Amino acid sequence: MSQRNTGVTPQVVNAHACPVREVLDRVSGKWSVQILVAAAHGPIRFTELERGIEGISRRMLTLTLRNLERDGLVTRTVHPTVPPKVEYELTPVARELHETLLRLTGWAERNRVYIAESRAAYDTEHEPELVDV
Amino acid sequence: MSQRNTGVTPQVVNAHACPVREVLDRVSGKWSVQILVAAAHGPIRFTELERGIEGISRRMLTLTLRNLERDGLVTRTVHPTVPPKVEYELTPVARELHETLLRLTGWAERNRVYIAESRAAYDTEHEPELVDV
DNA sequence: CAGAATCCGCGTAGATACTG
DNA sequence: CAGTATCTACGCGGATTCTG
Repeated sequence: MSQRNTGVTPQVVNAHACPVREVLDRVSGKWSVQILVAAAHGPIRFTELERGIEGISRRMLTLTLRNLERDGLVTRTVHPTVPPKVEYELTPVARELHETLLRLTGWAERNRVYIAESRAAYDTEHEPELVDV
Repeated sequence: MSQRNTGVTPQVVNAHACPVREVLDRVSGKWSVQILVAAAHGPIRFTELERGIEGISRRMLTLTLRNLERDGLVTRTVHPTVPPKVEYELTPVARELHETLLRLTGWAERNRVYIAESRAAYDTEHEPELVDV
């Protein structure tokens, strides 16, 4: 394959069967969701996203935006000015998804403590292997 | 750290700030969601999951189940019989999440065609670099 | 400002073999 | 049946450098 790693996700292979996988493939990736959330308030510029997301690299922002654009979840509008100005905006389809993402976030916040405690408990029970070596 | 790659996800580092990241970290991983969905109908055995999920390796099933158990999303019940019988079941917290996951799935099914077409269109426009080399 | 290109480490996941 | 152990790879993602 001529695939010289363009950064556009391949993983096309087994995306056939399960719709669940498709969503997750679309929404997964370390930054997709945060971008979708950040862009939900309206058109947003590249640099605004970069500074708003905290921890994202320029490269990853670009790549993730490309993939979201490719999937029809964001639009990319270039304003031919000097200096250049590029705005990203959610498509209607992505906006539907955004509502669902808010539910996910809500769930996370409600159960964040529970999960943390579960983890702590599990780790306590399951690492007596560190006795001494 | 003594972390000898037990398979239990580390990535604890930047899970502090954003609740969004936390959820996704919890639910991401190639198989988590499918397992949660598969186990939603009630207690389910290891092998049933293995055959129901299609494409998952025994190793990944084990690791993912461990992590879900660690986060308090599934319970693991061992029946001391011969041959052994182990059943996994969603916790109440995971069941709440399951409802949200159904919304995600719904979104995926409604927009699957749209996304596929968007991809196709994007790929058509953006790979004229394969002209001849 | 908004990227593209390159280099590279690390973790996630697959394949395979062994066990209580 | 329900795992564990080991070895390996490939793709994600970070850091850095260069451009229109």
